[in-house]
Formats: sequence, structure tokens, C-alpha cells
Amino acid sequence: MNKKVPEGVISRLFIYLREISELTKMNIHTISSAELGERTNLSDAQVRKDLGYFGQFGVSGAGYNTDELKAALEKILGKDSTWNVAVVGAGHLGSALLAYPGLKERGLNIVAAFDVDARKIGKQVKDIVVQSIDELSRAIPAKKISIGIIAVPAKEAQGVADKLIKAGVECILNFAPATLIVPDNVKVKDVDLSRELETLSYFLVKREEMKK
Amino acid sequence: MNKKVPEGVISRLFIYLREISELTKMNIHTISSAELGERTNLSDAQVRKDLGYFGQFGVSGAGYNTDELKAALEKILGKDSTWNVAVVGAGHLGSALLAYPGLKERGLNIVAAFDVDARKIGKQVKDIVVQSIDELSRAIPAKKISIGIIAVPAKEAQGVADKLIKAGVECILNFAPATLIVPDNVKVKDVDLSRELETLSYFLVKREEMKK
DNA sequence: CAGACTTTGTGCCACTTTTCACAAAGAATA
DNA sequence: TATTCTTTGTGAAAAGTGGCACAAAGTCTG
Repeated sequence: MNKKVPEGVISRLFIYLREISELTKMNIHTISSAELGERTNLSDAQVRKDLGYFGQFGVSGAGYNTDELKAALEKILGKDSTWNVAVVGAGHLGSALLAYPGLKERGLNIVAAFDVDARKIGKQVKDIVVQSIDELSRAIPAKKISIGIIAVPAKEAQGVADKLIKAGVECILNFAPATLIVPDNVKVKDVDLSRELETLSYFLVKREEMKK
Repeated sequence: MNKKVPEGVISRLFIYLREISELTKMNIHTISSAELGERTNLSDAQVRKDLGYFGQFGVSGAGYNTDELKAALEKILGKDSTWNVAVVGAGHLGSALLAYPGLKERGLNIVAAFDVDARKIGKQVKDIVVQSIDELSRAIPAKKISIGIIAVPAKEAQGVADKLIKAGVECILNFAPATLIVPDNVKVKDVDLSRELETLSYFLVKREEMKK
């Protein structure tokens, strides 16, 4: 059963879970792959195939029981476990993350925040007090933090990544527009907001060209 | 020359441009595909193939002239044109975007912000004053806004998207964890921060399982 | 309970994207 | 200038991903 599961599948599984959770709240207890696909802008075949990586959850002729599917997805995706997260960089973006309630709901607890800027150290957002980055190497193992979020300017990103990894972090979500070089056993996910927008703008450029 | 260019290629072209810009600043005027690949965590072949979609920019035996490649990439990616952007939702994330300096540098001008919450209307971030969402349909065409950013709770996202599209927006960057249904001629890009983190956490779950 | 209908699970095919590998082009050297 | 070395550009092979289509399994109806 251990065929390699593409990362896109995992991402979509979270989308299905989100949708199914809505359905159970609305007291809907059955859904077909076609309906679920419609609600998520995906094809029915894709829905079935994605689920197929992990087992058989449906009933021929009837579809999926939402309660069972919800439970199954939560188990697959590890929603019963929680993880401790640190945010490095307490600027606008870092603060927005600290204040975002959606994460705790999903088992992702931000338990520490760091910054170099003396003016930001000591600042409190919700129940987190921003610490000096010098305390990072002690705090990460002490608080059993396994995910680090980098929300600092591009120039500092690699240095912060190195510190986080040395302190024992296993995954990094990188908001800095910079390419991080990390060891193989560390997982990095880049989220580059300006690049997303730039890619959209390229679409507009292309469209303008077409008009001519 | 009009073979279809995969979207991933465009995204990487922005990465190359970012890197090349650094190099020119450092007075480095030549780079090989191998080096550029190393700096961006991509293979040399990928670099060459991506560039190959748009022409021939290198010199056999020598590599690429960074100044020329920079100019070429800027032209390809439409960095000479600028676009007007609106942010809907002036919560933490929306405000962070309003304050983010990186966008203007890249030709993306946030020229308006909207919110439903009376307490946020009138709030000023940099030189933008948050307006009532009721003014959206007038402001979008008046300010020639072609990109909309949705930074509102999931429940309101579809409604906001409909308003934006009706007002004439052509692209949407959606931060809300919701699936948007839009017409074919509108381009949507989803950025779901909690899903990114959840995907990372799945990686940790998997790793835990492996240990057993 | 028989037959019609619905929907799953999945093998197979088509398409997309990446990697390989090498001839051709130019640089460097002596 | 001839020879060697480096690096590009690009067809062709490989890998990855999504969609089709249909047998099998179950539901529903009269």
C-alpha cells in the first residue's frame, strides 16, 4: 500500500476535508464524488483517485458517508496530532500569523516568536511575547518546536533558516523571496506573495499582447 | 514561436530574475546554467529548457551574460508595465499586504482597500485609506484596477469574488480557505496559508510513522 | 426479487513536465 | 591556428499526473 503519494493529493485531501466538514455541519450525510468534485472545482475522477491512494471509503451506487469520510481523512492527515510552531520575524506578516486563529484550530500551535529588532522584542500578540532571536536555539528544543515560519526580509532568510535547522526544526514555511539551501532531511515550503502576484500580472501582460 | 508555456516555467523565470538581479548588483556578469540552477535549487537542464521557451540567451562555452539575461527576462515577464491592485479585507493579513513594500517595486500598486467593518473603514495604512466595500463597484473601474486580493473570512470570499468580477477585475489572488467559482476568463490563484502548514505537518506525521 | 439505475474503484491511455544526453558553438590555451 | 575544454540548446526518453471508461458492486423501484 506504500506507493508514493504525490504532494498535490495531500493538498487536495485537505480541501475535501474542509468541504466535508461543512457538509456534516449542515447535516448532510452522503455525497458522491461528482458532487464533491463540483464543490471543489475538481473532476469526479480526481476525487476518487485521490481517495483511492488511501483505501476504499465509498459505497457503489450511493457515494460516501460524510461522517466516515471525515473521520478517515482526519486520520490520514494526522489531524489528531498537534505541532508546535515558531514564527521568526514579527513585522506585519509575522504579526498577522500570530493573530490568525485558524492555525490553532488545525492543530498548529504557535508557541514562540522571534525578532532581531529591539523595538519588537517584548511585544505581545495574543498570548505570545516576541523574544530576541538570540534565544531561538534554546527555545526551539525547550518548547519542542518542529515547524519554523520565516517572515523576515530576504537577506536574513538563509541565516534564520540555518539557525532554525541547527536548533532542530524539521520543516520550514518560508515567506521570504529567497531560495533557501537546506539539508535533505529538512522540508521547505516557499510561499512568495509577490511572486504569486507577479505570475498573475504576467497573465495580464499576455492577455494585453493577445489583444493586439 | 507560440508553443504553450507551462505556468511553472513563468514562476521559475521570476526566480531566475531575482537571482540574476542579485548577481548584477554584485558585479557578476556571467553565469552558467549549472550555477544558476545551484543557486535556485533547480537542475541545469531545467534552467536551460525554461529559457529555451523564449529564445536563445546564452553563449556556448561561456554561459549567460547576467545584464543581458536580466533585460531579457524583464521584457518577457512584462516588468515594464505596472498594474493596479485592490485589497479586500483590512484585517491583519490585508494590512500586512498594504504595508508590504516589495509589491510596488515589482510594478504592483495597491491603490485601494475595502472592508465591511465600520471600525476599519477610514483606517489608513501607508497612503491607502480603507473604504467601505459598497464603494468597490465604483472604485474598481475608476482606478483601473485589474487585480483583486481577497483577504476576508472564507464565508465572505465568494461574495467578494462576485463583486470584484462584476466590477471588472481580471485576476484574483485568494487568501481565503474557500473554493471560488468564477467564469473562465477570470484567473484565480489560491494561497491558503493554513493548508501550506497543514501539508508540512502531514510530512511530520508521515515521518513519525516511519520511525515506528 | 428481478431489472433498471447509480456510483465506486481502477486499469489504461493521453498529456504534461522533467531529465538525459549529445552535437554544435564558442572560449581558452599554447 | 589547431586542439582541448566548457557550456549551450534541444531532440528523445522517462517520469509524473490527470482523465476516460467500464466492470463490479451496491441501491432503488415496482
